Amino acid sequence: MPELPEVETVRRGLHRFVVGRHVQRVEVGRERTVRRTSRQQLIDGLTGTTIIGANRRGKYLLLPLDSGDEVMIHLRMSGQVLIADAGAVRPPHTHVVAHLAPGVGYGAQELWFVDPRTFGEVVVFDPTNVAVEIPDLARLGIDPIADDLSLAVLRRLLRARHRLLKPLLLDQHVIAGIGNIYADEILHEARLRPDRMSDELGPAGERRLHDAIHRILPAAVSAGGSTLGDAQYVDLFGAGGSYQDAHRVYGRTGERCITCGVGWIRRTVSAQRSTHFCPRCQR
DNA sequence: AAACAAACCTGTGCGC
DNA sequence: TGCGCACAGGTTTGTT
Repeated sequence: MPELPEVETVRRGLHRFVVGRHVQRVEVGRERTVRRTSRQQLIDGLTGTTIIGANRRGKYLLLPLDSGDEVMIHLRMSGQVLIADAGAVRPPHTHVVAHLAPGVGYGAQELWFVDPRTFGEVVVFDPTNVAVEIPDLARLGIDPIADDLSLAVLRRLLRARHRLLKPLLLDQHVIAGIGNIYADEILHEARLRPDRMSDELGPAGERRLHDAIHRILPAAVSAGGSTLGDAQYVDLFGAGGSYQDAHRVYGRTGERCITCGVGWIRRTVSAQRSTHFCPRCQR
Protein backbone atom coordinates (compact mmCIF):
# COMPACT_ATOMS: atom_id res chain seq x y z
CA MET A 1 0.00 0.00 0.00
CA PRO A 2 2.31 2.77 1.01
CA GLU A 3 4.64 4.20 -1.58
CA LEU A 4 7.13 7.04 -1.36
CA PRO A 5 4.59 9.82 -0.63
CA GLU A 6 2.89 7.80 2.11
CA VAL A 7 6.16 6.72 3.70
CA GLU A 8 7.45 10.29 3.53
CA THR A 9 4.30 11.51 5.30
CA VAL A 10 4.90 9.00 8.09
CA ARG A 11 8.56 10.03 8.23
CA ARG A 12 7.61 13.66 8.74
CA GLY A 13 5.31 12.68 11.56
CA LEU A 14 8.06 10.67 13.21
CA HIS A 15 10.53 13.53 12.75
CA ARG A 16 8.21 15.94 14.48
CA PHE A 17 6.73 13.82 17.25
CA VAL A 18 9.08 10.91 17.95
CA VAL A 19 12.65 12.10 17.40
CA GLY A 20 14.21 12.85 20.78
CA ARG A 21 11.97 10.42 22.65
CA HIS A 22 13.28 7.75 24.96
CA VAL A 23 12.08 4.18 24.57
CA GLN A 24 11.33 2.72 28.00
CA ARG A 25 9.91 -0.66 27.08
CA VAL A 26 9.15 -2.70 23.98
CA GLU A 27 6.54 -5.39 23.35
CA VAL A 28 6.54 -7.71 20.36
CA GLY A 29 3.43 -9.71 19.56
CA ARG A 30 3.71 -11.59 16.30
CA GLU A 31 7.25 -12.86 15.79
CA ARG A 32 6.80 -12.80 12.00
CA THR A 33 7.03 -8.98 12.11
CA VAL A 34 10.59 -9.21 13.46
CA ARG A 35 11.55 -12.26 11.39
CA ARG A 36 14.73 -10.73 10.00
CA THR A 37 16.22 -11.18 13.47
CA SER A 38 14.09 -12.14 16.47
CA ARG A 39 11.71 -10.88 19.11
CA GLN A 40 14.52 -10.67 21.67
CA GLN A 41 16.89 -8.82 19.35
CA LEU A 42 14.31 -6.11 18.67
CA ILE A 43 13.54 -5.72 22.38
CA ASP A 44 17.22 -5.66 23.36
CA GLY A 45 18.18 -3.27 20.54
CA LEU A 46 15.44 -0.74 21.19
CA THR A 47 14.82 -0.75 24.96
CA GLY A 48 16.59 2.09 26.77
CA THR A 49 17.58 3.97 23.62
CA THR A 50 16.67 7.43 22.38
CA ILE A 51 15.46 7.90 18.81
CA ILE A 52 17.66 10.62 17.30
CA GLY A 53 16.47 10.84 13.70
CA ALA A 54 13.79 9.92 11.15
CA ASN A 55 14.99 9.19 7.62
CA ARG A 56 13.58 7.52 4.52
CA ARG A 57 15.15 5.71 1.60
CA GLY A 58 12.63 4.60 -0.99
CA LYS A 59 9.89 2.89 1.01
CA TYR A 60 12.18 2.15 3.96
CA LEU A 61 11.86 4.14 7.21
CA LEU A 62 15.14 4.48 9.09
CA LEU A 63 15.32 5.68 12.68
CA PRO A 64 18.85 6.20 14.04
CA LEU A 65 19.24 5.49 17.75
CA ASP A 66 21.69 6.99 20.25
CA SER A 67 23.19 3.50 20.54
CA GLY A 68 24.57 3.75 17.00
CA ASP A 69 22.08 1.18 15.71
CA GLU A 70 19.09 2.05 13.54
CA VAL A 71 15.50 0.86 13.42
CA MET A 72 14.29 -0.13 9.96
CA ILE A 73 10.53 -0.23 9.38
CA HIS A 74 9.01 -1.42 6.12
CA LEU A 75 5.22 -1.15 5.84
CA ARG A 76 4.93 -3.41 2.78
CA MET A 77 1.21 -3.78 1.88
CA SER A 78 -0.72 -3.10 5.07
CA GLY A 79 1.64 -1.76 7.71
CA GLN A 80 0.83 1.31 9.78
CA VAL A 81 2.87 3.29 12.31
CA LEU A 82 0.60 4.98 14.83
CA ILE A 83 1.17 7.11 17.92
CA ALA A 84 -1.25 6.87 20.84
CA ASP A 85 -1.60 7.82 24.47
CA ALA A 86 -0.19 5.27 26.89
CA GLY A 87 -2.74 2.61 27.67
CA ALA A 88 -5.01 3.31 24.70
CA VAL A 89 -6.89 0.34 23.27
CA ARG A 90 -4.82 -1.22 20.52
CA PRO A 91 -6.32 -2.20 17.19
CA PRO A 92 -6.17 -5.80 16.01
CA HIS A 93 -2.86 -6.85 14.46
CA THR A 94 -0.74 -4.55 16.65
CA HIS A 95 2.53 -6.46 16.50
CA VAL A 96 5.07 -4.07 18.05
CA VAL A 97 4.59 -1.49 20.81
CA ALA A 98 7.34 0.93 21.85
CA HIS A 99 6.59 2.76 25.09
CA LEU A 100 7.83 6.36 24.85
CA ALA A 101 8.80 8.13 28.06
CA PRO A 102 6.95 11.34 28.97
CA GLY A 103 8.75 14.66 28.52
CA VAL A 104 8.20 18.38 28.88
CA GLY A 105 4.83 19.22 27.38
CA TYR A 106 3.62 15.72 26.71
CA GLY A 107 2.75 12.54 28.56
CA ALA A 108 3.75 8.96 28.09
CA GLN A 109 2.84 7.64 24.66
CA GLU A 110 3.10 4.46 22.64
CA LEU A 111 4.32 3.91 19.11
CA TRP A 112 2.45 1.04 17.43
CA PHE A 113 3.29 -1.04 14.41
CA VAL A 114 0.02 -2.45 13.08
CA ASP A 115 -0.03 -4.81 10.11
CA PRO A 116 -2.93 -7.16 9.22
CA ARG A 117 -1.17 -8.94 6.36
CA THR A 118 2.13 -9.26 8.24
CA PHE A 119 4.26 -8.60 5.15
CA GLY A 120 5.80 -5.61 6.92
CA GLU A 121 8.77 -5.76 9.24
CA VAL A 122 10.63 -4.01 12.02
CA VAL A 123 14.29 -4.62 12.78
CA VAL A 124 17.16 -3.02 14.69
CA PHE A 125 20.36 -3.21 12.69
CA ASP A 126 23.93 -1.94 12.60
CA PRO A 127 24.14 0.60 9.75
CA THR A 128 27.86 -0.06 9.26
CA ASN A 129 26.90 -3.63 8.36
CA VAL A 130 23.82 -2.88 6.24
CA ALA A 131 24.99 -4.85 3.22
CA VAL A 132 24.92 -8.02 5.30
CA GLU A 133 21.97 -7.31 7.60
CA ILE A 134 19.57 -5.73 5.04
CA PRO A 135 20.95 -6.49 1.56
CA ASP A 136 18.00 -5.00 -0.32
CA LEU A 137 18.33 -1.70 1.50
CA ALA A 138 21.99 -1.57 0.54
CA ARG A 139 21.15 -2.27 -3.10
CA LEU A 140 18.36 0.33 -3.32
CA GLY A 141 18.33 2.58 -6.37
CA ILE A 142 18.23 6.36 -6.47
CA ASP A 143 15.50 8.09 -4.45
CA PRO A 144 13.82 10.69 -6.68
CA ILE A 145 13.02 13.00 -3.76
CA ALA A 146 15.81 12.47 -1.22
CA ASP A 147 18.50 12.31 -3.89
CA ASP A 148 18.89 14.42 -6.99
CA LEU A 149 17.45 12.52 -9.95
CA SER A 150 18.59 14.77 -12.78
CA LEU A 151 17.47 14.37 -16.37
CA ALA A 152 20.97 13.21 -17.30
CA VAL A 153 20.96 10.51 -14.63
CA LEU A 154 17.47 9.34 -15.58
CA ARG A 155 18.49 9.16 -19.24
CA ARG A 156 21.41 6.94 -18.33
CA LEU A 157 19.17 4.66 -16.26
CA LEU A 158 16.68 4.36 -19.11
CA ARG A 159 19.16 3.85 -21.94
CA ALA A 160 21.38 1.40 -20.09
CA ARG A 161 18.45 -1.03 -20.05
CA HIS A 162 15.95 -2.54 -22.44
CA ARG A 163 12.90 -2.72 -20.22
CA LEU A 164 9.18 -2.07 -20.20
CA LEU A 165 8.50 1.23 -18.45
CA LYS A 166 6.04 -0.10 -15.88
CA PRO A 167 8.27 -2.87 -14.49
CA LEU A 168 11.23 -0.49 -14.62
CA LEU A 169 9.48 2.18 -12.53
CA LEU A 170 8.50 -0.49 -10.00
CA ASP A 171 12.05 -1.83 -9.73
CA GLN A 172 13.36 -0.52 -6.39
CA HIS A 173 16.94 -1.31 -7.39
CA VAL A 174 16.73 1.29 -10.16
CA ILE A 175 14.52 4.05 -8.73
CA ALA A 176 13.45 3.68 -5.09
CA GLY A 177 10.01 4.60 -3.85
CA ILE A 178 7.64 4.42 -6.82
CA GLY A 179 4.87 1.82 -6.44
CA ASN A 180 1.83 0.75 -8.41
CA ILE A 181 -0.30 3.87 -7.99
CA TYR A 182 2.40 6.42 -8.74
CA ALA A 183 3.92 4.42 -11.60
CA ASP A 184 0.56 4.63 -13.38
CA GLU A 185 0.02 8.30 -12.51
CA ILE A 186 3.56 9.24 -13.58
CA LEU A 187 3.25 7.44 -16.93
CA HIS A 188 -0.05 9.16 -17.60
CA GLU A 189 1.43 12.56 -16.76
CA ALA A 190 4.36 11.75 -19.08
CA ARG A 191 1.93 10.61 -21.84
CA LEU A 192 3.81 7.33 -22.16
CA ARG A 193 2.25 3.87 -22.44
CA PRO A 194 3.35 1.47 -19.69
CA ASP A 195 4.57 -1.02 -22.32
CA ARG A 196 6.99 1.37 -24.00
CA MET A 197 10.64 0.31 -23.90
CA SER A 198 12.96 2.37 -21.71
CA ASP A 199 15.65 2.77 -24.38
CA GLU A 200 13.26 3.88 -27.15
CA LEU A 201 11.65 7.00 -25.66
CA GLY A 202 13.65 9.67 -27.43
CA PRO A 203 14.82 12.91 -25.78
CA ALA A 204 11.31 14.35 -25.57
CA GLY A 205 9.84 11.23 -23.97
CA GLU A 206 12.71 11.04 -21.50
CA ARG A 207 12.19 14.67 -20.55
CA ARG A 208 8.46 14.17 -20.07
CA LEU A 209 9.10 11.20 -17.80
CA HIS A 210 11.60 13.21 -15.77
CA ASP A 211 9.18 16.10 -15.44
CA ALA A 212 6.33 13.77 -14.50
CA ILE A 213 8.29 12.11 -11.69
CA HIS A 214 9.14 15.52 -10.26
CA ARG A 215 5.57 16.78 -10.53
CA ILE A 216 3.57 13.79 -9.30
CA LEU A 217 5.63 12.70 -6.29
CA PRO A 218 5.97 16.12 -4.59
CA ALA A 219 2.29 16.85 -5.24
CA ALA A 220 1.38 13.55 -3.60
CA VAL A 221 3.65 14.29 -0.62
CA SER A 222 2.00 17.71 -0.25
CA ALA A 223 -1.40 15.99 -0.21
CA GLY A 224 -0.27 13.59 2.51
CA GLY A 225 -0.31 10.60 0.17
CA SER A 226 -3.21 8.53 -1.15
CA THR A 227 -5.77 6.84 1.10
CA LEU A 228 -8.08 4.47 -0.76
CA GLY A 229 -11.50 3.29 0.30
CA ASP A 230 -10.23 0.72 2.76
CA ALA A 231 -8.30 3.44 4.68
CA GLN A 232 -5.34 1.11 5.09
CA TYR A 233 -2.90 3.95 4.69
CA VAL A 234 -3.07 6.58 7.41
CA ASP A 235 -0.53 8.86 9.03
CA LEU A 236 0.82 8.67 12.61
CA PHE A 237 -2.44 10.02 14.00
CA GLY A 238 -4.74 7.89 11.88
CA ALA A 239 -5.55 10.59 9.34
CA GLY A 240 -5.76 9.76 5.64
CA GLY A 241 -4.20 11.63 2.74
CA SER A 242 -6.05 13.31 -0.12
CA TYR A 243 -4.04 12.58 -3.26
CA GLN A 244 -6.50 9.84 -4.23
CA ASP A 245 -8.75 12.69 -5.41
CA ALA A 246 -6.06 13.67 -7.92
CA HIS A 247 -5.63 10.19 -9.43
CA ARG A 248 -6.24 10.36 -13.17
CA VAL A 249 -5.88 6.70 -14.13
CA TYR A 250 -5.33 4.50 -11.08
CA GLY A 251 -8.60 2.83 -10.12
CA ARG A 252 -10.47 4.44 -13.01
CA THR A 253 -10.82 1.45 -15.34
CA GLY A 254 -13.66 1.98 -17.83
CA GLU A 255 -14.06 5.67 -17.02
CA ARG A 256 -13.65 8.49 -19.50
CA CYS A 257 -10.16 9.98 -19.36
CA ILE A 258 -10.16 13.18 -17.29
CA THR A 259 -7.20 14.56 -19.20
CA CYS A 260 -8.35 14.31 -22.82
CA GLY A 261 -12.07 13.78 -22.29
CA VAL A 262 -12.10 11.37 -25.21
CA GLY A 263 -10.24 8.16 -24.34
CA TRP A 264 -11.43 5.43 -21.99
CA ILE A 265 -9.15 4.19 -19.20
CA ARG A 266 -7.93 0.66 -19.86
CA ARG A 267 -6.66 -1.89 -17.37
CA THR A 268 -3.92 -4.35 -18.28
CA VAL A 269 -1.52 -6.42 -16.21
CA SER A 270 2.20 -5.72 -16.15
CA ALA A 271 4.74 -7.00 -13.66
CA GLN A 272 1.82 -8.92 -12.11
CA ARG A 273 0.25 -5.60 -11.15
CA SER A 274 -2.90 -3.94 -12.39
CA THR A 275 -1.92 -1.18 -14.80
CA HIS A 276 -4.15 1.72 -15.83
CA PHE A 277 -3.67 4.07 -18.77
CA CYS A 278 -5.43 6.16 -21.38
CA PRO A 279 -4.70 4.75 -24.85
CA ARG A 280 -5.37 8.14 -26.40
CA CYS A 281 -3.20 10.33 -24.13
CA GLN A 282 -0.43 7.81 -23.69
CA ARG A 283 1.72 6.63 -26.56
C1' DA B 1 19.19 -9.32 -18.80
C1' DA B 2 14.49 -9.18 -18.11
C1' DA B 3 9.85 -10.89 -17.85
C1' DC B 4 6.92 -14.06 -15.70
C1' DA B 5 4.83 -16.96 -11.86
C1' DA B 6 4.25 -18.19 -7.33
C1' DA B 7 4.64 -17.30 -2.60
C1' DC B 8 4.22 -14.77 1.72
C1' DC B 9 -0.84 -13.21 4.71
C1' DT B 10 -5.48 -11.06 5.93
C1' DG B 11 -9.52 -8.54 4.73
C1' DT B 12 -13.08 -6.90 1.71
C1' DG B 13 -16.30 -6.65 -1.97
C1' DC B 14 -18.97 -8.82 -5.42
C1' DG B 15 -21.61 -12.32 -8.08
C1' DC B 16 -24.55 -16.08 -7.38
C1' DT C 1 -27.48 -14.76 4.58
C1' DG C 2 -23.63 -17.44 2.99
C1' DC C 3 -20.00 -19.20 -0.15
C1' DG C 4 -16.30 -18.78 -3.23
C1' DC C 5 -13.52 -16.11 -5.90
C1' DA C 6 -10.90 -11.99 -7.30
C1' DC C 7 -8.23 -8.54 -5.73
C1' DA C 8 -5.33 -5.25 -2.75
C1' DG C 9 -0.58 0.31 -1.77
C1' DG C 10 5.17 -4.79 -1.84
C1' DT C 11 8.98 -7.73 -2.29
C1' DT C 12 11.55 -12.20 -2.78
C1' DT C 13 12.68 -16.39 -5.01
C1' DG C 14 12.79 -19.44 -8.68
C1' DT C 15 11.72 -20.36 -13.60
C1' DT C 16 11.60 -19.22 -18.67
